[in-house]
Amino acid sequence: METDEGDETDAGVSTTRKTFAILEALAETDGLTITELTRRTGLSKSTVYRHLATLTDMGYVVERDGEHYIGFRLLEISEQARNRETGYAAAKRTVFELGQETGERAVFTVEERGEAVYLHRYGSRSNTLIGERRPLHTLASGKAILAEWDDDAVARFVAETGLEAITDNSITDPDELRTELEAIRERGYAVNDQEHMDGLRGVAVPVYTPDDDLLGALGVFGPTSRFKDEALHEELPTRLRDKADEIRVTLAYG
Amino acid sequence: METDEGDETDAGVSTTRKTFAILEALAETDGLTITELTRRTGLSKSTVYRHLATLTDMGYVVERDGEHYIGFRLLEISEQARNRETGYAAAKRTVFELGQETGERAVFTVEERGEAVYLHRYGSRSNTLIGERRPLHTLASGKAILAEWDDDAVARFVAETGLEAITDNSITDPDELRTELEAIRERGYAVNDQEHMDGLRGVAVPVYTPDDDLLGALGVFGPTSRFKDEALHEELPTRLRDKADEIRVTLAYG
DNA sequence: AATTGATATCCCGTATCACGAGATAGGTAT
DNA sequence: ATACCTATCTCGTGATACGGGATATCAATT
Repeated sequence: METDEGDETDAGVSTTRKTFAILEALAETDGLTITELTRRTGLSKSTVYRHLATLTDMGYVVERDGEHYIGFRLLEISEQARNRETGYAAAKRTVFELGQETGERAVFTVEERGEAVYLHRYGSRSNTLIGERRPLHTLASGKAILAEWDDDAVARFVAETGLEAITDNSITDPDELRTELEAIRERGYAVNDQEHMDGLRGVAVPVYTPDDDLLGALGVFGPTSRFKDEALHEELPTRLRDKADEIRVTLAYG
Repeated sequence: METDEGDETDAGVSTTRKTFAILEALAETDGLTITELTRRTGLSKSTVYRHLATLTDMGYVVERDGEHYIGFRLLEISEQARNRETGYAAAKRTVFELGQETGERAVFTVEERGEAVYLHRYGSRSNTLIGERRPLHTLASGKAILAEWDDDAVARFVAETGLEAITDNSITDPDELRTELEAIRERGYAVNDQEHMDGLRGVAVPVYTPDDDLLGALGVFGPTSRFKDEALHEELPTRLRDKADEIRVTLAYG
């Protein structure tokens, strides 16, 4: 009876869902009032009030002049996730160095639940990127990760998530994805040519632990004008591989 | 009737508290099994099971081989808190530079609910520090923040939180704290002489926004052997003030 | 001053729903 | 074959989270 899929919409603890609905609304727009939160969540006024009171009491929400904000205590929990494997922490410095040295934006990406998650970033004026999720098949780092999977796993990914087109260049055909991943395995690095955003190219390589487990992917991206020819296919891939090796060495010998 | 203090222990939504009890247990020790979680939280097995199912469904917890981990999705929410004010993001790079240039550990600290919270750090082998909370009066950065408050606010802080002694050098006397804060206001920087940990000294300065609001405190710390004489009272304070000004300028002119 | 409108806070009866005990199933070691 | 771990599911019951509405508070408007 494992084929009972269908309505897994709202199983479980509904109160917990309400709590996170409020937290997510606060994350989206900071400094909301209670009535504004009732509007956005669709919950009743008193429900929002009680949940906020609880969250505030626990320190996960702070209130100032009637406006509510996500409290820093949530950082305490989520940072544990980010530092789960020491490798994730080791990648932090590497991303910074990579950004400094190349003058481009750099990221360290991992996969979770079939999506790419940014764990570290350098550059990008955009306010945040950390923790944000993107479709694996539209990023250089995402494709670098997919290339590490076996065919079954990739097929499952395609079946479950699909290949959404974000730009005209996004890969949407499963066969095309397969040949692309094969090419990535061949040359050891992945390239993203405006598959996630027009005018933006990227390069990425997989990062391994000393035990040869996949840790994540290290990548840089920037405007097409600077990402072409030798830079795109020689200089950056080489530099990325060096940095990926550095992480592995750091993990092995502290 | 605002003097009804006393049993504000477990008001509010108890289910939410259970949810976070589980999340906190997972944050403390990664990769716990359900039965292990029941032991640590004191909740019943089926309760833990249902909560975990809900959290996993929402993506806040991930499960691998029967072991449960905090999911990266929580980062998505808490990073919003960290980047609430653009100043917090601006401080990130400054902390890194400060650490590189001085070769010491550097932190950016803010106050929330009467405690010091680390928002950025450089150095420190210790696995994480981000989001962790410390008593204000035992840190250089904490005292730098306290020195910005008026006497009433400080008195309220002392009354509510007390002045716990963490080391022999910790300030425990309210009068001593007052004179210390006055001295900090005079010279513009705060010094911590083994008030938080034996063998550790620190220096910190307040960081202001272009509107002269207090953003947080910027500090460095390290072994007493390197933190003395001119370094402690000339070189580092000057450098810190420069960096704090840089943040302010960045905020004003992008 | 008086009125309006927006907010947060509180109360309470009701129905929901989260709860724990126990039963089942699946796996591993003895 | 037995014992002993796990995770998962079911179910009846009682706690409790729920929303409607009443009240309080404050600011702006008249």
